[in-house]
Amino acid sequence: MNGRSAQRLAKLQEALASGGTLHLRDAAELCEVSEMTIRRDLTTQPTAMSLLGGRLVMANYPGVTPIYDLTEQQASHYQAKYRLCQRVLAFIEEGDTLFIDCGSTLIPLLSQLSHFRELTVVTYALNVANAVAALPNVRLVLLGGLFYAASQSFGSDNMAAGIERLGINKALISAAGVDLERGVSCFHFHEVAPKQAAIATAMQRLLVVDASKFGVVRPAYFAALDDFDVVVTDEEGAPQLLNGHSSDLPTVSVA
Amino acid sequence: MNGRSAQRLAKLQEALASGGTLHLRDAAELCEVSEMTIRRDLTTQPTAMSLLGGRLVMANYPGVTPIYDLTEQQASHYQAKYRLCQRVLAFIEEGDTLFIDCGSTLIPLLSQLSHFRELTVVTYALNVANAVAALPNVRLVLLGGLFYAASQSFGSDNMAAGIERLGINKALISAAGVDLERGVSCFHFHEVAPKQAAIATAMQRLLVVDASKFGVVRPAYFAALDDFDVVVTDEEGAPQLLNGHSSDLPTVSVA
DNA sequence: GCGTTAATGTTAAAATTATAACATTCAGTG
DNA sequence: CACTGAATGTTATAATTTTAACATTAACGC
Repeated sequence: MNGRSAQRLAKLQEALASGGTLHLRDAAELCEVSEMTIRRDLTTQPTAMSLLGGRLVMANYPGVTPIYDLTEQQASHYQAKYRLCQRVLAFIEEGDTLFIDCGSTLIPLLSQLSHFRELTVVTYALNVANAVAALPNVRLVLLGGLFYAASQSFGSDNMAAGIERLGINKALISAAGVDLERGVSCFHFHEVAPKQAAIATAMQRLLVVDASKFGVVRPAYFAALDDFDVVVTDEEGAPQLLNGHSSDLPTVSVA
Repeated sequence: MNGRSAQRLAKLQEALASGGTLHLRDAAELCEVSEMTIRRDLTTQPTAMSLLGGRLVMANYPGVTPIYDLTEQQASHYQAKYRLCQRVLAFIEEGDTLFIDCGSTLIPLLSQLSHFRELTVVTYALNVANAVAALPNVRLVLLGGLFYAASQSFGSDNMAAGIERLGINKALISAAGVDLERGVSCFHFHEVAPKQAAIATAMQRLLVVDASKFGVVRPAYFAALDDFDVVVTDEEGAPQLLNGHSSDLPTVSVA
């Protein structure tokens, strides 16, 4: 649309390139236009910046990204998620090599890992990698490939091979659907290969799901329930639902 | 002073550990107290979080630093970085598959990539991946492996193989040292393999360095100067310094 | 030049966030 | 149990940010 508008945004972006925030009033002064014009630039043009409480910030910085905002729904579920992860924590031991699946379920676990002396985390998810990269005591192995924004994770045709080369101790797998007959499923097909490879390689397999996933079937099937050693979940009803039907079924651990 | 106050802050900090922002209202709900109490917690207790426009953010994240001074020095410093990347931008064409090196040099370039219709970025750096992941028009391929915090990048013994499988159009390589006789070098040895693989595979090789790197030698040698097709730099003196000595030397492009 | 349109500025109102003051609850003590 | 003081909640008010509407200026074609 407007070249000058883009020029202003470029100038501001340059000012924010190395981090920091710029108050709208300073931004306006810097560009020698009114605050309103800067506001309009931001809404009109596509830009990596966003306005947060009257301050310009680079939206692509992990600490700022509005996309990662915990919405009200997420916040209300947070308690449950947190407790779920506390339960998972009980299974983790010093020195473990953990496979950590994509999704948001296992994110609250990651900051808890700082309490260990030494761990290794293997993942194919960008959000997991970012959280783990900040922990000095945890070695991070990221399995790369083509990025899928929907799940914030990577996919590659030799991912299974990459996983099998690693000595994975415990696989923490999340899922979008768990059904006694139809098995365990997720949304995205590119997640199937890494999940299956981790299940095949790991010494112990933990399925971590909140109870809302029970009885749900999603497009991408990746395992039977009895492929897991333990199911970690958050509701009392779950054990009755899953245990006692067959001796093959995994132990259910309730948060 | 108050144990409960500290507990609440710890809980909130955990929620923010994986990045993102939390609205005051959600924070209050999460802790089951009023918004006012959270506000008071933040002012009473020392904490790494701060309130930015009604949203809780981790204050130690680089993108959030509350105060920013518009001094001439900083402005000119950004200007140099930005101009360097602007110059690089001139070499990029619609549909390119770019290899983007680790380090901070090429970061300002990434947000500019949103102006293209379609691109592919190949990288082995976490900070590059994060910036590119936010761009809907750019396909991202991350080469994974073991994470090295010092360079925010990954290393793996089959990285070279992974790069050679890709059809890389242009390699944008950064360096910590450039010397006519001793060649081009960087700090970390794990960067050598991906850099060399990209140089070997790419159709066009661009070395992107600011002039402060000239005449400097760093521990990890990875290429001769004439392995590059173009050197993009930011100072007038560079062409005289580098060109005209040999017909093998690359074209120098000054921002 | 004139008319038209886009860009920018100005102002007022609405919505949100921050601050302050005062009320209430709660734990502990004599 | 009443008293105390800290912690928290509630409400009102102030400050700030956001939005919307309209005025002004600049740019461009005819």
